[in-house]
Amino acid sequence: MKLSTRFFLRQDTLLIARSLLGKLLVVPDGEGNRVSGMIVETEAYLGPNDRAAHSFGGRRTTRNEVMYGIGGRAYVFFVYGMYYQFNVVTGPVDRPHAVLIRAIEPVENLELMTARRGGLKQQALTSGPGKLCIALGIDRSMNGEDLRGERVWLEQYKTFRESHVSTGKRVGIDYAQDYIDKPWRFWVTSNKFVSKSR
DNA sequence: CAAGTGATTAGC
DNA sequence: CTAATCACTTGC
Repeated sequence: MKLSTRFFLRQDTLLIARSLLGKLLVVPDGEGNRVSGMIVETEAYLGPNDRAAHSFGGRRTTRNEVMYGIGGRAYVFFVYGMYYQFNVVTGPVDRPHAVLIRAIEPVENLELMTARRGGLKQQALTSGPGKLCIALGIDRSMNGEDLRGERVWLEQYKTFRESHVSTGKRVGIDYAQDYIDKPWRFWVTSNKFVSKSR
């Protein structure tokens, strides 16, 4: 069953980032087959007050516009000339927070994911934000997509106790000054699909 | 470890 | 208009 809109409207984006661990991210292919993976790593981006966020200081551009919309939609952006990143927008209108999905563990339709990733070994399939978008077929056409729709959504799958969850600093935000060390990254402890820190 | 890649942004 | 940047990945 798809996650309710209420889930994405909780006040605390950090709590949402934490509770997304164990949820299933589902992106059907064009032919009615489910392709999915369990979320094992996330990062919270806390809007205007977070120097690492695209919406820092109230920055509002064509790219990050959906961050300013209602929670429960996809924020997909393109970076480094090659990769897409999939985020979930949280909170009410005009509170531009989002949670980046950094890694998933493949669950349904491994064959298709492997083919899309060029036949790499299993562990490399979805262990990073750009990799999982390739494996799931996520691109810019899903930016702004409602997560209650038919193109991409989240489902309850597993629950992890606090003792199985780790937190630490976010990856690839060296420009974020005093926000570099905020422990706003969450992952399933010792899960082998969690991305490598750089 | 460094190149690759091009959309996006800020600054003029 | 132009130049710099970038919430990354891969292959050397």
